[in-house]
Amino acid sequence: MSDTFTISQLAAEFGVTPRALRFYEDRGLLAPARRGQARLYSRRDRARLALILRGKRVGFSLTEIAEMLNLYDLEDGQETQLRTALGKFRAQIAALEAQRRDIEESIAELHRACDFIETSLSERRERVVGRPVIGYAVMPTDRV
Amino acid sequence: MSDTFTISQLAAEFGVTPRALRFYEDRGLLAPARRGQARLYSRRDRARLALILRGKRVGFSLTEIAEMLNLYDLEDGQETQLRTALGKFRAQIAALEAQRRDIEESIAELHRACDFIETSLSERRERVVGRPVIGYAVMPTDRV
DNA sequence: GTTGACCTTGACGTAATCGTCAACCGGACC
DNA sequence: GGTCCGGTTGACGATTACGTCAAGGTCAAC
Repeated sequence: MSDTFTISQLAAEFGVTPRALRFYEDRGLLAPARRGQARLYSRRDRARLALILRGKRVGFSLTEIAEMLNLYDLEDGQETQLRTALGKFRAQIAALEAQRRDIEESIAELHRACDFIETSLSERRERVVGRPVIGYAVMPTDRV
Repeated sequence: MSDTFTISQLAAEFGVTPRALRFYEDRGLLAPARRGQARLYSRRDRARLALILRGKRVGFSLTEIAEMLNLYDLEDGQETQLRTALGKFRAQIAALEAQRRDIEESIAELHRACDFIETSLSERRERVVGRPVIGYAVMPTDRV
């Protein structure tokens, strides 16, 4: 496991294309060193990329991710900068927790749907046929 | 609380624009009744919209949401259809659980960052100044 | 010394998800 | 009858996140 990576090594490792990495660089999310013209990614760049991709997976835009990474990069910020960063991070945490609730509700709903299907499959095996199966029985019509 | 809604009532209630609702209809996600030309949304449409928006919030594309809603709409499907739906729902559950893990890791990381900032703010108040604050101390360089 | 693999920049294309604007209609109210 | 409010369709524009060429540089291998 080496200490530097070429663009396609890194791309392959994370399942993205070299084009994507260049794009992230264009947007200020990465800034790999160069050997001549070629990009040379460090472990640090690699860790950054991991953060970027996870950020994407949880639904942040590249712009938002760039902001957060810039906050991470504060080496020796002013107190106000630090406080700003703190506020933003806490806001992100709150947003993520809200999103987690959404996800948990979706999971619960899908579980209900699965139960419903399983029940109707077993009922069907008992020759009880010919009535509605899913419909909106699993869909809340009032609770929003 | 009435039983039917106009397009802008519903849009306002859910914080989207009428344009979006028409768009969802265009993509087959909604199919409100008409009074003349005007759309007339039922409670059922409203519940569907809630599902659509939550689906969006958790990162599904409109196409994916349409598929899932169509699965929900199976009234009296064939056994194979039911089994297919079951498989897809279970896959979605797995995907959502993976996403929840991502979110939890992001939350944990943001918490670490917050702790770090808080510590360096208090250290700063103790007149210990002039050294790096965040940097990549909070960023994993090896664990991916 | 040329082939081939890998890299570069730059320009243009594309899919998803709407926003915006134009032009129009129908009903309520003055 | 005019006007305003809210609704309609349709077309075009904007943004994000890349994909897809095109045209070429570099470097080891044969």
